[in-house]
Amino acid sequence: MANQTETILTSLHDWIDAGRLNPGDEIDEASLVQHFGVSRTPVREALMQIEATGLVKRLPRKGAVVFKPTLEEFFAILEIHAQLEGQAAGLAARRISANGRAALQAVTEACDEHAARLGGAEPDAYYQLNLRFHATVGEAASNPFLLDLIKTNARKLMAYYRARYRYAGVIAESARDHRVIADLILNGDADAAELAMRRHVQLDQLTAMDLLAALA
Amino acid sequence: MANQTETILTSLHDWIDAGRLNPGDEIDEASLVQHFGVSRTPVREALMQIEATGLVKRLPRKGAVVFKPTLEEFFAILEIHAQLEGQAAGLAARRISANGRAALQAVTEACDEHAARLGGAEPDAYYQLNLRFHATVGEAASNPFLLDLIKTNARKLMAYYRARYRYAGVIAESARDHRVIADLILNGDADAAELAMRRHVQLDQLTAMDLLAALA
DNA sequence: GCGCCACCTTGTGTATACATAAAGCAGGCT
DNA sequence: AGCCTGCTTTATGTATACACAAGGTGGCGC
Repeated sequence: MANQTETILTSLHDWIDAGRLNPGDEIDEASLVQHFGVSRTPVREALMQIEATGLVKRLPRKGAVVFKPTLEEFFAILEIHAQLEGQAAGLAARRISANGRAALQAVTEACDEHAARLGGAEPDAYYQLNLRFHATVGEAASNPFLLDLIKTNARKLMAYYRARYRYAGVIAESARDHRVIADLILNGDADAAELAMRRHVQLDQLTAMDLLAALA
Repeated sequence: MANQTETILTSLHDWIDAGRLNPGDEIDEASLVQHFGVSRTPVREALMQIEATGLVKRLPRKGAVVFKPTLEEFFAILEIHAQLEGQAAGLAARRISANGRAALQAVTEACDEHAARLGGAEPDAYYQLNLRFHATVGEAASNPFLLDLIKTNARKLMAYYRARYRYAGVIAESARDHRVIADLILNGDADAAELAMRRHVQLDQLTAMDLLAALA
């Protein structure tokens, strides 16, 4: 955290991850300047960097807004995201380490447990578990570039995934999926793991439309 | 070219694409300032943006250098790149338009022609054809985000791919691959097209080592 | 003569000031 | 009264100045 630009950048990322910053939200340069007590320069630099990753869009004279995909864009990103997560699962099935196995078991267990004990309650807590599950798989793939790509992509869809867990039965279904995927990875069945993860990430059309409506 | 930052950014991209800027090359802030006749601010902003995409790395007090992957990084990126290009080919097989078909036919033809008439000569010219082939497939996939991701990724490997065409027989092999892939796409065989493209992009280990050695 | 310390130079991050372009508002003209 | 035009305000891009940190070099001391 030597330089302020990075501090601001990671803060913005955190805010997006935490749902404090949602698609369509305006990010005001001036208020960031105030909040961090710095000048415009580092704020601008952070915004440009985050814009370069596609998480933020800067409109001509409207300031920066958190990227809010249109319907087409949403599906386009989802299509890629499913592929990348699928690849990660496939690679994880080949490469997962002993530590990775333990971690995957633990997080899958935690998802099951949440679904069993709390049902559809506390969707935000489950969402955190879900993040951990996907991160664990991503790390097991042993490809830092892939992990990075997945994270960036996930941030573009994050708000929509989060909203999803408010719907009835979704948590139980998610936990079941996770169990299946984890078992395939732990058994080293790369192709099946890839396919299962792809299907898990790729929402059906109805669900996707629900989410877009919820965030409209 | 409203703002200078973008001008500089696209120039840097062009230089990388054209091989004028190669992995490991130092990019001096001061010389860019001189070259474009602007102040440090837009130069810095351009460098930060390009750094955010991973094409440039900024070392503490050494200025910026064009990203030069280690062996591990090289394979990690290649692994992703093959998957993305594969996905693009698969999607193209489903979605290619009439115009896209014509373009794909034309560029595949041009590759064949080059291989038939010039053999292994003029590798740089063939390299341009190769770029056009992959761009045509990428566009046919109708997913602008995927296209963007592929382009960014390709830039990280570009210098190595370019070097590849200096080797004997590689151009002919590449043209043959292109023909096979194009036919699969035009026939709408998505799965086969995806697989063929993935194999086409994913270099065998020996070739990869050759290229890394060539650029060392 | 060799080694250590200090100063200077250079590079990099940050702040601030300035200029330009666009948008909104008001006033005048038709 | 409505529309057009001009002015003002604000935002955004760009330049410049300043401060701090690090590394190199030169001089001085041991």
